[in-house]
Amino acid sequence: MSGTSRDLAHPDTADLALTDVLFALSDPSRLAIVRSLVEGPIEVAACQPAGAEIPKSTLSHHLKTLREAGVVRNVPHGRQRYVSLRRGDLDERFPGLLAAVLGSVREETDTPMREEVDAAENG
Amino acid sequence: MSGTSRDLAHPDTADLALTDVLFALSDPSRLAIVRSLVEGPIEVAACQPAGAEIPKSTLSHHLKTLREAGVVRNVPHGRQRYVSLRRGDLDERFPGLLAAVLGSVREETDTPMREEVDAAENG
DNA sequence: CTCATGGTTCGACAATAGTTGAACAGTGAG
DNA sequence: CTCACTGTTCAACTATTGTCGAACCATGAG
Repeated sequence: MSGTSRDLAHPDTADLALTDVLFALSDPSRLAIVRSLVEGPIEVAACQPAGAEIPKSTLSHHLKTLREAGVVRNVPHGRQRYVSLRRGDLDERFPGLLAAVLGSVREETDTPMREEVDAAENG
Repeated sequence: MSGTSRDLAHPDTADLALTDVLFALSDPSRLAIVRSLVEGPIEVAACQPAGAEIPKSTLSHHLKTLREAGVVRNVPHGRQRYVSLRRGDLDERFPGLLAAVLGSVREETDTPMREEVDAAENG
């Protein structure tokens, strides 16, 4: 019944540490992964940045860092795995943090242009 | 002329990188420093955590990391130096980020105990 | 079962970051 | 000027991270 070894450990929402979360998000590769996750859960393989294939082990390592910090959830899905953003948990523990980080990401990629920010409110 | 070597380099607001800021804030010592700065500019010596004196060089190093990430400003003030939070600049570049981080800090320090949170509102 | 697939874990190495004492530099006081 | 005081920079060392190949594991297909 219970868990096979395929279930990975995830920290409880109450145990999330701000510094761990910030650290997990402070790496460009990992921040890119998180950005990919905004649109919804995806398989591990789909976390790879377009046009730059990194080794499976490296990707898995980054995913582990994000998972242990409580930023993402990694669950078995058939032969693959689904990686998802723990948005609700993060928002509960650190209100506004994820929104600020995700909102700022586009300014990092694109460039400023204040007017564009307004359009982002849509949803 | 004006600028002597006493002026340290600070990144321009437009050049602030999200990952650098997150990294700078991901260290407990540095996050503590930032918390001290919320109430206003203080001298370098006052950045030290109460009850735990760290070497001058170590403190200076952390301040450098924060400064180069654009989180704090470090300006000469007589024989000392004033360290201040670049709140406006950070807010302009990464809206809501600092507020989220600072707001979350107290949950990091205090401990859970849901009931206590309510009591905190009291004056 | 056997095989191919999707990912994690292990182990080794390179790179980056944290810690700290000592040297150095600018400033105010006498 | 000389001295005491604040804080930065330098250099060396340690510890933590990032990277990646190879081994390993669970699952689904045939």
